[in-house]
Amino acid sequence: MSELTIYNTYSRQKELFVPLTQDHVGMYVCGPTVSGESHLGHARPFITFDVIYRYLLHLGYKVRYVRNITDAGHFEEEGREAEDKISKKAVIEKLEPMELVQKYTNLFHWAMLQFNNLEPSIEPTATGHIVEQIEMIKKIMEDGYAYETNGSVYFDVKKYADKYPYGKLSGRVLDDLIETTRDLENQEEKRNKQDFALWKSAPPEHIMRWSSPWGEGFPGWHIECSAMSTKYLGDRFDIHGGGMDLIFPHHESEIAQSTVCNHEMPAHYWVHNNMITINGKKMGKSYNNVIRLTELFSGRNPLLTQAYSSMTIRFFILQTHYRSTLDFSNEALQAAEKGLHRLWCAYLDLKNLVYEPSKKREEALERQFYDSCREMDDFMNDDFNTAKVLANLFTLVNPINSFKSGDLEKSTISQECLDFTKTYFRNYIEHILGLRDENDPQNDRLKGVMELLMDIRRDARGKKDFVTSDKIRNQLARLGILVKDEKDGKVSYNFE
RNA sequence: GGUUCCGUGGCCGAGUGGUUAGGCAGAGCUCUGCAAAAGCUUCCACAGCAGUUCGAAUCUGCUCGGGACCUCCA
Repeated sequence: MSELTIYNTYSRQKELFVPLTQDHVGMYVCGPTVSGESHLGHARPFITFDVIYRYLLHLGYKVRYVRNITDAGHFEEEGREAEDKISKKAVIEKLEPMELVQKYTNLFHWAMLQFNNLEPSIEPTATGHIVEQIEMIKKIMEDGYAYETNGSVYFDVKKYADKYPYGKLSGRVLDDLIETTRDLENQEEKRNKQDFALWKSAPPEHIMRWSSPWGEGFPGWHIECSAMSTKYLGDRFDIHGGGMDLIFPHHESEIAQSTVCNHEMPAHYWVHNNMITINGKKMGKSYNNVIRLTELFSGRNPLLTQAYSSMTIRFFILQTHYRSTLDFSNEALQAAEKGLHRLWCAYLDLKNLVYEPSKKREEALERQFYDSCREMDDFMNDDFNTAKVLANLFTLVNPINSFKSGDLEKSTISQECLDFTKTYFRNYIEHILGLRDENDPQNDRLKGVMELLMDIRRDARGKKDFVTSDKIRNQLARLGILVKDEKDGKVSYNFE
């Protein structure tokens, strides 16, 4: 069997995955900024890294998965004042900053549950680690790579670049950066344009503020991730993940901070997911084309022709390799919805297939089952190619359906092969890809009622009482429940 | 402007030298009380041009088009 290889943004190639500590993996993923509602674009990294987390667990690793909550608010440069994003909105909505943070944190957790994402091992908050961030800044200053101006502290990029390969992750050349860096306010506080803030002095109107050796202020753009990853995963850990748009400046800065502080490159493998686009453009606030997750689930957004379930979105995202852009459209989502439904029905049917012994055996078919299953391991090992995994699952949907309908005799594959396939489907569909049944009636009473209705329809059809049987089917259809007459005379149903 | 990635059939998307990706949609057939579902068969492709090669969607060059980052951003 193949071994796991991961594309490392730092080296720009796929590398064999070798954990720093045998059998253990440390993974840090940049989490949400809880100053607003998550949108479809935000869903991608968390689903991508959930699958990576699940796969590492499947391989038997003990994984510590750290995903932060950014609740301190990275400031934006708007107009003349640098403002704390969270505080600014808090004023508009007349809420306490922490009330806002709590609200959106809860909403984020709710969305993660909808997507069936496993909880990270540790979910640290930026505001809970101000002390660690200040300590880190002090260390960087002691080493001479940061300086204070007017109560703010800046990282000296130029000095760092003299000794370390600044820009390697993002493929940037320092001299180019100086030329292309946009003119920002307060530049005069910096020695060089490309320097970035470790600590910012808080103006009087700033609500979120903490005491520091440099006066009252708040942490800079990138220091929280360096401080928290160091604290929970150590100076050096295996995987650092996030969206591609974080490569520069966020991750580049993180590398610089951690390298000075810990004398080590923080992460071994830098993994970045690509963007979700809409009409070819990245989904983002500045483009005014965001679809919030709550809107996606409810269908209430002008861009949507219908609501989409969380599993449809998860499936949609996994049908594409994580490093490719994924273009949103209603057509594509609807295709995903139907595809997932077909896959899930076949999966349920597979679970219920019972081996029937006979002499007949089709070697080629049996080999197809074994090969298609085993190939999925190779696909996942090849930089988590979930698109190919799904393709293979689908190639087995046809024969599974044929077994069920009787077009193919079940005995054409062996008991062993059938069990093998069942195990692989369960592992991949539920444990690794993290899909789950959305149609299962939540309570037993409803289940009982549905079975009764199905019984009545079956009996009515048996008596050729089509008035009754049609009534059941038509009425249920209006409620969004699809009734199917199976080949074997049974009647089944699906919640749409 | 700098850096970088991409351009695959009606739509979404795998795929890096020779082999069916896959999903959705379309067409025909089978099954069915009628449906639905399912199965079988089938149509549609590699932006353009030139080159390398026995052979290219896959490598090289050019042209055209688009995206991302350079600023908070998943």
